[in-house]
Parts: sequence; C-alpha cells; structure tokens
Amino acid sequence: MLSKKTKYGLQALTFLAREYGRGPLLISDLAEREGIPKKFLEAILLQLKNAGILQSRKGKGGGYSLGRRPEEITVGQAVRILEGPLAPVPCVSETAYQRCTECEDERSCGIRLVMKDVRDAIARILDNTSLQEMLNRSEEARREFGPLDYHI
Amino acid sequence: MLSKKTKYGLQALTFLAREYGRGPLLISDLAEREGIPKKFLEAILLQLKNAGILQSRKGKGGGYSLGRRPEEITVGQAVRILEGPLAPVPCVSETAYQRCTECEDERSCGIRLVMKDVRDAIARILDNTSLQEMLNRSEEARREFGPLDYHI
DNA sequence: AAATAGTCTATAGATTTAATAGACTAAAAC
DNA sequence: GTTTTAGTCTATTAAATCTATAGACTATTT
Repeated sequence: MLSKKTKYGLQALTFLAREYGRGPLLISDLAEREGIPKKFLEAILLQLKNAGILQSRKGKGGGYSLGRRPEEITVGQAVRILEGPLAPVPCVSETAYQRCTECEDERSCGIRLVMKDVRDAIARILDNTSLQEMLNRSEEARREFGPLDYHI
Repeated sequence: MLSKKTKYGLQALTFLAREYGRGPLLISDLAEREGIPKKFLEAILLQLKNAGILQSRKGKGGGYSLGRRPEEITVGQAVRILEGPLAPVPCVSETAYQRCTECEDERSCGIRLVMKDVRDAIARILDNTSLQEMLNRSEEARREFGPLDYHI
C-alpha cells in the first residue's frame, strides 16, 4: 500500500501537470485544493524538488512548478522518490539491490523468481506512464462516462 | 516492500511444500532451519492456519503441514493473509475496497486508473503462481545454473 | 525596508512492525 | 490417569516508520 505521502505527492504532481505552463502554484493553494496538510505538503514538494522533478521560486509570484514537461516525468520516478524502491523484496530491486542474507542460492530462490516478475510488471507500468499519459487517461475516462452531475 | 512477517511466511510455506506428504513439521525445526525467531514464526503459522491454508496437530508426532496440496495454494493467498490487500491504493482493491474520500470522480481519477493496472498485474502473477509452481521454477533454475559449489 | 513565499531543523504523537514471555490446552505415550 | 509433547492464546515491549506541526531562516520581489 502506498503511504499518504506518496498519494499526496502524486495528487500534487497531477495538479501541477494539469496547470503546466501557467506559472508557479503556491503550496497553500495546492494544499487547500487537494485537502493536504500544508506543512506535510511542503516537505513532500521539497523532496520532489531536491530529486529534480519540481522547481520552485521564492518571493512574490513564486511557488512550485514541474521541472520538466509532463511527458517527461513518470509515475515511477515519483513513487521511487517518495515511497522507495518498486521491488517487493530488496534482492530484486534494480535501484536498491541488497543481497538476501539467509538465501543460500539467490539464483534459484523461488520466492525471488516470483517477486522479480512482480517487480518487472510494476516497473513496466509505472516507468512507462508519464504524468501527461495519466492526464490523458483521466480525460478519456471523463469523456466515456460523461460529465459528473453534482446533485448534493 | 513486503514485511519480514510475509517473507518468513513464504519461506515457511515453501519449506512445507517441499516436504509435503511426509507428515507434520515442528515449529522449532522450521524456525531453526529458516533462521526465523521461533515465537514470531508461531504467530505467522497460526495466522496461516486460521486462514485455512495450513493445518496442525498438537502433542507428540504433531506439527504443521499444508492444508491443501501445494498446487492448490497460491502465493497471492499467502500474501493477502500476511500482508493485506495486493492493491497499492484501497480504491482499486478487489478484496478490501474503500472509496477515496477526497476523490470527486473515482471513475476518471488518473492515479486510480494507473494503480488499477498495477494491482491487476500483481494479482495476475501472484494469484496464478502456486507453491508447487514456485518450487518448479526453483528446480528449473537450479538445473540451469548447475549445483552450488560450496567453498567455505 | 516590507511583504511574500519557499527552506530548514526539530519535535511529537500515532501507528505498525518485530520480537519475547509465560500461562494454557489438546493429544499422545506410558 | 499422569507425564510429555507441541501447538494456542494473551500480554507486553522495543524499535521503526508514518503523519503532522511549530517556528526560525533565507531568498526574492515590490
């Protein structure tokens, strides 16, 4: 299960992707619009910035914006930054490999072989889905199901 | 990342699958052979038993064994019991669905659409891999790489 | 200089994970 | 039927991680 941190991060990235090209957004606005605790979001955005996928400006007219085009940022990148490796076990991780201490022969460990498949499947999806593609799929679904009727 | 609990559980299940048909195994033996804290393993095996995939006998000659044939127990079942739902977010879980509170239209949420793909990919692998298949793959790999040469 | 808005450090509360201790119960053996 | 064996149940604890908040600090614009 993804942590709240990662979910908040993905929400914020989606928002920033949708607004891409219209100048920076304030943390406070993002926090309010997405219902995320402001201070928590601050830390999340900073982490994404330090990892290179966001940029920021201080002072009036400042705020956060994507560091690259929405086509060039993948969900996989964001998840790895906020959640850690995609792999279910460290011995199949590409980005944070760690040998299994108790496993006498890694190459023939059944658990590892299965979890390697899982890792690859997750990576295939998340590393090939950009923020832009996520927006496109969302739009497509909206067209398919028709606009929401707000009846509250 | 899988918890130690789940990893220990999968190790124990693998061991029990390999020994299937030769009578019950003692917790203590399993714990020692796999390097798992005995009391921790106790709780794990009990949980797997209560969920129906292990059986046990008390007293002399007792111990734990698989509740069904190794072909009939999937890795997905074990992971769900010990780790919880496979889905990265509750709103795409088949076994523990929970609506997303903040999401105004679930059907067109981009994050959800992507995470649904991830869940399906994970489930496709884990629900179609039995303990027996895991053993088979392990054996296959052992044949491919040749036997280990122990040089310690 | 004043106002704006991100940055950094520290901390605290809650939850989860990992592990341990010890009393209890069922089954077999004698 | 008592002793031994081996799983079951309850409680507790230490450590780690997650979530959130406070406040001082720095950079930028007006």
